[in-house]
Amino acid sequence: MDRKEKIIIDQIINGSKYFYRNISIDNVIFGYHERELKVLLQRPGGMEKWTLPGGYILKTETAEEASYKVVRYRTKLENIVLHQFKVFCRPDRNKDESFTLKKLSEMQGIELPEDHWMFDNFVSIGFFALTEYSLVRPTGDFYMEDCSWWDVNALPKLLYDHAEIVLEALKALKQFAYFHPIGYDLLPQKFTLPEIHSLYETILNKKIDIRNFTKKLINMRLIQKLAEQRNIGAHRSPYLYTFDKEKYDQLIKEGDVIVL
Amino acid sequence: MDRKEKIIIDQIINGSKYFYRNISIDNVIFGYHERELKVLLQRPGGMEKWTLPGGYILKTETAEEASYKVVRYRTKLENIVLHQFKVFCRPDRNKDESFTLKKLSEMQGIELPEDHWMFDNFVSIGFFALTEYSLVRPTGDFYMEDCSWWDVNALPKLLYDHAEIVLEALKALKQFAYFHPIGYDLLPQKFTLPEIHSLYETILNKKIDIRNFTKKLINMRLIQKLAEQRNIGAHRSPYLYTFDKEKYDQLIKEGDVIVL
DNA sequence: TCAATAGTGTCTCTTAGACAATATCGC
DNA sequence: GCGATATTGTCTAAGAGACACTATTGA
Repeated sequence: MDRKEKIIIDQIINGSKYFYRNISIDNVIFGYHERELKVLLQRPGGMEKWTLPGGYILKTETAEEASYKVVRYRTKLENIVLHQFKVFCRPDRNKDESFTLKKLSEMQGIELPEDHWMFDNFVSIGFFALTEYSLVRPTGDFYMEDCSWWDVNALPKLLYDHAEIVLEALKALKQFAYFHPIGYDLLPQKFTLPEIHSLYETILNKKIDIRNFTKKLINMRLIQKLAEQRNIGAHRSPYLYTFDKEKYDQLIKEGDVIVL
Repeated sequence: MDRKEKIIIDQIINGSKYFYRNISIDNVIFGYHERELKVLLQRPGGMEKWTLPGGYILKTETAEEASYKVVRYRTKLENIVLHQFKVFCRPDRNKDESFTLKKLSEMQGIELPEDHWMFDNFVSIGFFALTEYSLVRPTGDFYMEDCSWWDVNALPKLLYDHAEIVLEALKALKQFAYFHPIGYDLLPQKFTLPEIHSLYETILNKKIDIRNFTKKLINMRLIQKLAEQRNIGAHRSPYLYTFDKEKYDQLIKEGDVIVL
């Protein structure tokens, strides 16, 4: 048993000393790839259902810090934009016959008391994060057998109410995208007009006229044309663009409306 | 000691059996009166600082239900619109030398254990509610000596981080008001154009041209002119208007933009 | 008669949104 | 050559926003 495993076992047994009782966090980590919005999911070894990367809050940290740690661990990214979007609090929201005290005991090979803290009901704080798909290499670890991206339109079976949490995160993201620029975190630093256009079409889930859309972004100085063209390309080389970060941050701060 | 008192004493002593540990709710109840945005605050007998009406969540209810109960009790209103707007979770966010275990013991005249559950740190879920000022008669009870409206721009000393919670609620309300109609819950059923105009000026905290503003509301069929005029009036009798509730609900649902 | 408030219309300018044909490249 | 994709401009209609004077009433 290595050090990492020891820490996890200790947390399972003694977690209620370190963490707030009955409070968890769940992170919906979004990525965008090939016209599909993706969510990062994980599956603990021995379990059938997938889960959102989540965790508990140490009594010495804020909810944001707790969320940040989890997202950083799973994505290996450093600069992460997090948004608290909703609290999930329903009696029995995390009763699930596929994950029980007995199951956990078996999985970890340890005896756990009947009233183990992990099987209380939890109030979970939902965060969503926007990440650049290509920078994330999802990998499992000894505890999480699998960790991978899933198309939001074709999710596997999820534990507890995690499917609902993803749905609510999608709603919150859509709402957010209507009024704030979002591409900076989801796209590579250099991108083409068709790329950012289809990103918005995907998230807002509707057709947008590409001429009007790109005209608007350029007119408002949110994005800038670069001299470069994409060297590799199946067809005509498209021009590359970047965000004007100053303008971008200003819009984020002022909460101006971007697209309808 | 009457029944109500008994219940409260029981909850103070045994609350951790009924409630989620370390989780509370705080409600920012807004009202509007004479061009001022008001917040309903309460002050427990024997305490100097004021607090937001809040409470704890029974393990058998949702956070919304818990919030609803508190707001209903304090306002005596039945149809309340609640919005979860933010979670407050910072170590020591509710340490306050003006409210300690010793103080509570004195106030209630009972012995409380050192590790009493109410003096753990709490993660608080913030809700805001919109209510019609004139329908609310704030009254204290045996536990809350005072309960009254306060202008958001002139708040008394508040316990814990409640001042911050009010500020965040104001931000959330402002954000909300930009994109959704709000007057239905805050204004009397019949109101004048200057009234709804100044409501928006107050909440958005900026000057709005009344001609353009009312033209817009009427054009979009959000409000309708009534035949009546206000009978009592310091000056010329203004016409009364009401919301077209159908249109109003439609806008709420679709999340369309109302005012910039 | 004076002060306070209610009420009302026009013009301009910006921009959302509709709309389609051409050029380039890989195969 | 053909298929796929990138790129580009004009027009219209709607609406945001600027702007000020008159009528009425109570004191």
